[in-house]
Amino acid sequence: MAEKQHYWLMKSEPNAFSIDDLARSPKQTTSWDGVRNYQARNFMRAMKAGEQVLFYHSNAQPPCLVGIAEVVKTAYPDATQFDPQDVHYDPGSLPDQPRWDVVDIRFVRKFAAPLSLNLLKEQSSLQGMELLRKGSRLSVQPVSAAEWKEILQLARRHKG
DNA sequence: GCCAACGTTGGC
DNA sequence: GCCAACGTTGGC
Repeated sequence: MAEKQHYWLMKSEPNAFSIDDLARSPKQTTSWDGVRNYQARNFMRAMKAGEQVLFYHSNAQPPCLVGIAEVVKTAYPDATQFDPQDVHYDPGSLPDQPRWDVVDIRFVRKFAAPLSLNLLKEQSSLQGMELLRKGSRLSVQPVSAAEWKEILQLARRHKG
């Protein structure tokens, strides 16, 4: 029997790293470093190669879903946790027991037009989405198959 | 800039 | 184990 397919959503502040930055990266691939939340880390550890990721721009005007990436390498230790010069340095993380992981993701495509947070909120079928939950701050989160389908349909219809 | 909603830390 | 203080996220 086939493994269950999972879908994901990852947030990034476009000022720091946008989907265009991803598209311009070598091999259109980057390691998703700097995650310092256990729940988000655990979701990254559950990611499998080939799984699809919605790319979300947080702290943007407006905040929006901008496209799709895919997992190309499963979780491995985040090098920035051991680098005292790095803002994400974690002095409590031991080299033989790393706390924090990254995954590698690759650019797939941008949507024809961004799907704003407000537009997503208007969709009755997305009311249960983690992204839309009041107070939700999770930077890596699962997306249900139904939500994924709905968002892709929305992206197809929405040209800005 | 404001502030609600978190998650983490550390004293007790 | 409780919880106040603190730092961060992220929409507005």
